[in-house]
Amino acid sequence: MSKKATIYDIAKELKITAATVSRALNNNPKISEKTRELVQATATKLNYKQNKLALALKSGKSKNIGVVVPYINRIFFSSVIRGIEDELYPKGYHVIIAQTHDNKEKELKILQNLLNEQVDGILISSSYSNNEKHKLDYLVKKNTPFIFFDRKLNFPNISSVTLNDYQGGYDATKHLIEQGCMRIAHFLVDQELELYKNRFKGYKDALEKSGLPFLPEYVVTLKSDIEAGREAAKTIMKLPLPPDAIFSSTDYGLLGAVQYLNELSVKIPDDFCVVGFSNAPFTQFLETSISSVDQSPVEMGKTAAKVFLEQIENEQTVKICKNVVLPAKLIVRKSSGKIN
Amino acid sequence: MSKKATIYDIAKELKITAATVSRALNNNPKISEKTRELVQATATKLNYKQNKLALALKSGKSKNIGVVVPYINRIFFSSVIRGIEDELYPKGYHVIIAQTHDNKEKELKILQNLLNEQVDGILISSSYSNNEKHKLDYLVKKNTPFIFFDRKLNFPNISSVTLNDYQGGYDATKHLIEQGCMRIAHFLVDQELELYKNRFKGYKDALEKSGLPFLPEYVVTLKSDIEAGREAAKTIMKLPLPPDAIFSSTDYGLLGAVQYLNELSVKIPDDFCVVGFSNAPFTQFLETSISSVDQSPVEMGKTAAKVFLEQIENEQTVKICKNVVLPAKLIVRKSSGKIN
DNA sequence: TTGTACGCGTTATCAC
DNA sequence: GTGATAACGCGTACAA
Repeated sequence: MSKKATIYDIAKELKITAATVSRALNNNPKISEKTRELVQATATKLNYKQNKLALALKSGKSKNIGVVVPYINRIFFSSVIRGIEDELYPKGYHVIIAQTHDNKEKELKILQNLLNEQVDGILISSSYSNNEKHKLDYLVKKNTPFIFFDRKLNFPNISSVTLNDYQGGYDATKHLIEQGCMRIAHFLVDQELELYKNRFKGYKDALEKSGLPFLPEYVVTLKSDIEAGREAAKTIMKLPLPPDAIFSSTDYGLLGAVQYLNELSVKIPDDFCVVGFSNAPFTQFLETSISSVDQSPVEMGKTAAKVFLEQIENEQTVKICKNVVLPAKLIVRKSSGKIN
Repeated sequence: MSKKATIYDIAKELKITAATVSRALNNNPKISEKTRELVQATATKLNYKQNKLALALKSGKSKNIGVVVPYINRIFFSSVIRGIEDELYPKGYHVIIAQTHDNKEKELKILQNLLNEQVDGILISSSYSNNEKHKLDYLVKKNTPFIFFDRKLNFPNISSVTLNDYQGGYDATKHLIEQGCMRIAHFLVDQELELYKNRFKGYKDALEKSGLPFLPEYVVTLKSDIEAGREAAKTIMKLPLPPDAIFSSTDYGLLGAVQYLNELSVKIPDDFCVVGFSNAPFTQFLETSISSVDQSPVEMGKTAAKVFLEQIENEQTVKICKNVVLPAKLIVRKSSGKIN
């Protein structure tokens, strides 16, 4: 296979200058119709394709954006990326993805690498908590736009797109109360992360508003997996006065709990109601489908992409910063459907 | 924020040449220890970072590879990408992803774009069938390595990593026969695509080998979703002699069928056995967990990445081409577990 | 050991 | 309208 054709090749062919070729190709008005056609003809003839790398070096815009997530094969993140790609591809951007594996040092390296790659922006769901966000300080202050999604860090003047986790927690708990549940337990995942704290807060506020007592022994902190959920359920069901419902910040943890409750022959939803968070695909496929709070991940991705575009388009004029909060949507299914 | 520092900036600072700086930074042996240290010191002082774009233009290697899939948020594809990224990131490559939405023209455009971006390789699960693969002919013949995964197109001298779909279909069917099933239906997805044909072939051969008749009315072609599966089940259960098992090429279609069978109060696995394909996450979470053929997607991604690396490393010497076929793994669960 | 000069492929700014 | 030249940031043959 021969080398790729450049504008010089087509210039030589036509005995004109590369500059002229460039102008013709870019539909510069100051060019004769004749040469334009001639150039375009030979361009297709030689199968010329613009080298985006050279353009990027020249213009300082790579038309690449970096997307950084813990693991790309978690359905939530892959759906966000889907939204980002859907939105950005038509605008000529390419999406570079990188996984942190929830490792903070790796995240740091990835960010540096992406910046060296001259990405035009970075969309990230960070592994850092707000306590240690200062380690990213010098990166965020560079010229490249940062947009945080889902897992946000509070930097002044930095945009973010997050879910209204507080409202999600509140709605879920309120719904359980409306179903007649009086002793609602909560599965909490990571006290460090803002979004889990907010769901927890929503839970507490909903209890308070309804005059139900908040009982610390009804709150279990656990990892987001089935086994941990099973153990957590075991713990709360051993209490002198076991709960009659769970609002869980993790669908997987909740699944483990449901499995354990089934073994105890506890009837869901008749004697026990549960609501999860994330709306993982499996929740709707179970015989006793599980209510859960949907995070609209694709929408979140699209929104993050739009915020990025706004920011990049207004670069010269004003530095804009937006903090979008998307609504959480409670999806009621059989697991909490006493009334219907 | 100030502009990014270049080697010129640090050269000026030290009153030496950019060339010397470059050499010092790249640990060129022909450089005095003193200047090396000096350069490195001022480099960190000025917060210098190599501009990968310039390097890419210079070297002709962008250290980016393109990964092309139908939809990135399908668990199979996101898992493959996870494998690819895990393998390639440590080698200094970045992964650019693009979604075809199963649209062939879009796929074509994406490939051209990626090539213009000067990616060092393309890993793709194509939307094209072998009948129309000639439309990609001129792309594949370029210098950039192509590697097909899962959905393969048969080009001479082009590498691929695929699943042994035939074996998967064979094993699944054989397993059902061993469970005592005598009238095994098959859910076929897309007759055009090689991989579905292969699963179908495995099904037929397993029947034949066991002396069971192949009955065309037991084969239903359907889309890969729940509703279609439900309809397909309706169709086969209306037959004069309904089947007593299904081997489905799609887990989602099978789920629809299982739901319908539940409504008919058909007992699974006692009176009816089912095996799916893909090992979708939900299959293991159902009360009656569903047997399915696992495709080891992460492994497939890693393998594809390795094949790419081999190819790129031996570029100068011999053009190597590998066609790796990964084993399909039948996972037996309750839905076909009569015997245990 | 270091400096000089050039090229990677484009586009932009001058001239003419 | 078109040509000549410089510049983006880097690495490297060649010369010194």
